[in-house]
Amino acid sequence: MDKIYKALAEINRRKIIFWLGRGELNVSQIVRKLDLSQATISNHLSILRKSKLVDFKIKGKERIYKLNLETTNQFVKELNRLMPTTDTNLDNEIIIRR
Amino acid sequence: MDKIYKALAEINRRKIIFWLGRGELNVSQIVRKLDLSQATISNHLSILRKSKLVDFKIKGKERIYKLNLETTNQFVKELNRLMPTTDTNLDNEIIIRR
DNA sequence: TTGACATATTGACGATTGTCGATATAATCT
DNA sequence: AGATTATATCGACAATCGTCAATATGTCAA
Repeated sequence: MDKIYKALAEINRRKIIFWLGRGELNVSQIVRKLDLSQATISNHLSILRKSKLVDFKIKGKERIYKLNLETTNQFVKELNRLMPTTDTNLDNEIIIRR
Repeated sequence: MDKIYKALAEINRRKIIFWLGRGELNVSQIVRKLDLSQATISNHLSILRKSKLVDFKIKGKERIYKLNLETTNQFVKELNRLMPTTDTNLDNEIIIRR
């Protein structure tokens, strides 16, 4: 979990997470979204990979990155274990089914 | 939000959050829970204060620290905005009202 | 096979971080 | 007032971090 917290501590890595949450992207596309050198993006991706927040699949010469939802799930749970909130239940009140 | 992510990136600050989630503590009590110098704990508390994750009230010469639940609430929401998970919706399905 | 493209790795740099001893501030007690 | 207790701040230091140009690796196309 430490690696995840640390990965999320940097704003550009959070931006990458944000964009990947909206769809898969290869490295060049990520470079174009943020305003950083290719080397820097590659470095951030390496840190995100080690944290297991992201995965990639190879397609020709591209590497297509995507969120690892298993990790984001675990992390959100871990966070709830770490810090109590008041409105977890309030949120649920709003949900109405049938 | 940046300050919150950064505050949570350090393990000893997360330990402080963890303990405060289980009850209010003054600084000396926190020093005893973690194995760090008083100066270091004070520094961590200063960072946690600036992130608004914690608050304190004064009681004589003590400062009694506690979680700021408004901030933890906001942060958990922000995190859900940042990173999709698979089971947020599944959780909600289980909640049935009327 | 040569050249162009996509990405990762390396090495260097300044900036930021975590830690602590020493000192400052402030409240309490005798 | 002076001593004691609780906490914060300062100054220093090594360690880690974010960035990039340069280079390496791997893939595809002509």
